[in-house]
Amino acid sequence: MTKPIQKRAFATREKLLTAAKDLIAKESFEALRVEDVVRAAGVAKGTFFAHFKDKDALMEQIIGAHMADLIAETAKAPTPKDIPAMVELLLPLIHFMTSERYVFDVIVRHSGAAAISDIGPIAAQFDVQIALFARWAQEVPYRPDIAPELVGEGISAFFIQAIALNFCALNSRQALESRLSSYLDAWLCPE
Amino acid sequence: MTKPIQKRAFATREKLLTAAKDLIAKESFEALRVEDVVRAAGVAKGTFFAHFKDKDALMEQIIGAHMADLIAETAKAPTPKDIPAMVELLLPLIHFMTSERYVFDVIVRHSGAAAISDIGPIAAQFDVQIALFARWAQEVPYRPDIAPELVGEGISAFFIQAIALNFCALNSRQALESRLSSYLDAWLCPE
DNA sequence: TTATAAATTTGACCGTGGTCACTTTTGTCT
DNA sequence: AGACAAAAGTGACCACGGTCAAATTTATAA
Repeated sequence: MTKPIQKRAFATREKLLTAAKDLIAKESFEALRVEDVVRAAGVAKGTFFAHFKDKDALMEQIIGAHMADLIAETAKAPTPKDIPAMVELLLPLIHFMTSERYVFDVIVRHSGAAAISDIGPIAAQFDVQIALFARWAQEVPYRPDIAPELVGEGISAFFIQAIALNFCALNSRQALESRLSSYLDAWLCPE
Repeated sequence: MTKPIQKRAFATREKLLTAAKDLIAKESFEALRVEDVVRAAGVAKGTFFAHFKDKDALMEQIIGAHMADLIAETAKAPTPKDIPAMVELLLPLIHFMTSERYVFDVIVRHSGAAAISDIGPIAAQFDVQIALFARWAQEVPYRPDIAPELVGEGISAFFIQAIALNFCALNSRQALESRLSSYLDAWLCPE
């Protein structure tokens, strides 16, 4: 091992990420083109794929980082004492995940890790999210009959399902929130 | 309105569908190429896109039809009297949905309808599936405290989540079934 | 300093999904 | 039968993600 990594490579990666984020801010995730990213970053196309396995990998990084910010912010708040408060706390995350159909698709596609040793940024955030939900469930406590981890996974499943159904028919944001509330009520407060 | 539709068009569509199904049977969903389909069907490329909005629309037709078969078969069986029986009944569907990562992605992407007036074949099958689950829930009955429709939606959400998590880490089929059992047990038999 | 090998970058090239102006076929009306 | 208009089909063309052998840069060792 003579030269394991060069700072030049790190700088190039940063240029690519910054260029991509700028373009996304100006347009959208869906509209992002690899050719535009490399032009803005001032590198050749091949360089992009030396740093990211494919376009999806870049998206995973950027979207995962955004989710991390939102979840960290959510985790700062005190534990919600009822379901409406919980739904309200989740609104920023819901807003981002529903901002573009494309974004939701990327998130769902990467919601599970490809391998134990290689948990991607989005899958990692799902773990964090589930742990947070589990903590909430433990403090209130909802569902003392089952493990907190399981409660968290259930919240996550209903969270995804509510958003997925929202992208379908002509459901407004309000419908999403009320649907999620129904799910959580049935999941967390049976009987 | 002089000539609203021609049987020639219907025949062409059938040729395309048959060619696609043959190629999928020989290779896989993922490996299907539009160019191969049109070559096998003996039509021009443009014809394909006159019949299907895009490649995804063809996949939706074929996968949706397959799901319809499986669900119809599942619906014939008597209502499962406990959760292990329910999981066992779902095995054919699970098997298909996990046969290829690509197939699962297409299904999830189309699990909700784009608009009320245009419910696609996959979204339609989700409706059927949820109704079936609701019927099961009503007959046993699980969760008398909430609407059968809601019980069905919950089963569906956990069904998807169990499969999604299965594609991740190094989980075997057994892990999927036991995970699904845990979910359903917690959802259907609280306390 | 110079030789050397690994790390990094390059850009011409390819595969494949999708478009569209044009041609051919079909069915109806007189 | 012939004229006509809409439906169906065609294939050259484009957009864009991704590849790879070759060129360039970097860091270490002699």
